[in-house]
Amino acid sequence: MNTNLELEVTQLHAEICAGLADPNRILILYELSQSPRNVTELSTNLKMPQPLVSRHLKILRERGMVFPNRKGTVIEYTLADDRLIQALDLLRAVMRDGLTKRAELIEALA
Amino acid sequence: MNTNLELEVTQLHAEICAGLADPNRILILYELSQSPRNVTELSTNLKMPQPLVSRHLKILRERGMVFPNRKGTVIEYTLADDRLIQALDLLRAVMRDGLTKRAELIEALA
DNA sequence: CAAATATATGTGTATATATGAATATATCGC
DNA sequence: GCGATATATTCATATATACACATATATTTG
Repeated sequence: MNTNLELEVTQLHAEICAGLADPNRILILYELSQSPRNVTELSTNLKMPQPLVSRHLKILRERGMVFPNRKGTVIEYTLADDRLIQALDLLRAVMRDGLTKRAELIEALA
Repeated sequence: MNTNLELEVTQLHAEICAGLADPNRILILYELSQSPRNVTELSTNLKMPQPLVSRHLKILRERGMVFPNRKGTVIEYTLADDRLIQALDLLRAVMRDGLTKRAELIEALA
């Protein structure tokens, strides 16, 4: 059962990663890391059509990465876990260093 | 130009995340985090068809997440950056806590 | 209840992704 | 150069993803 369970876990692991694998969702997550926001605020601040924001929020919700909270007229979304931002920051640093290294290689060839 | 450059960066950011967003690639990355491995070793250890391993390695290569090194007959792949594993571990912890919380909620309802 | 506002969903479509099976390419030792 | 082994690619296909546009649902206030 080890193998089968592990595969299941790895599948879930991949689904969380897939939650990060879209530019618009990354923008949403960073925006929420500042403070909770409702859908309209996200749509306005990120200049994204509201239905698109809703759909991405649904994806993040389903993966437990954000959660909704009704505040009167409005639904406020909150980042579920700061470690999501930590992970994004790590990956951004990996990307930056990779690009730097590549640039240095090109430099060295000149 | 700010906006445009930032979008480009976010796009690259998302592509690295997408590199993690597949169970087989997650397995490959964890395997490489133990030590460098050649394609056949990966294929054997992870019980994945060799062409499938090659294809996933290509994806990881293109994103600068692993790099190849010929060692005689064999091509040894190395994890490009340990922070990829750190990020994966963070995300796995997020997942685990999310599942735990959900389980407790279900428990509370019983 | 009706109107107004906030949020979510349906549809169509274009594009990307993952995979098996077969095959191609490359490198080493002779 | 040839045979053997290691790695990569092509093809066909099934499935998932992202998006615009239109529309539906829900909640609050009057």
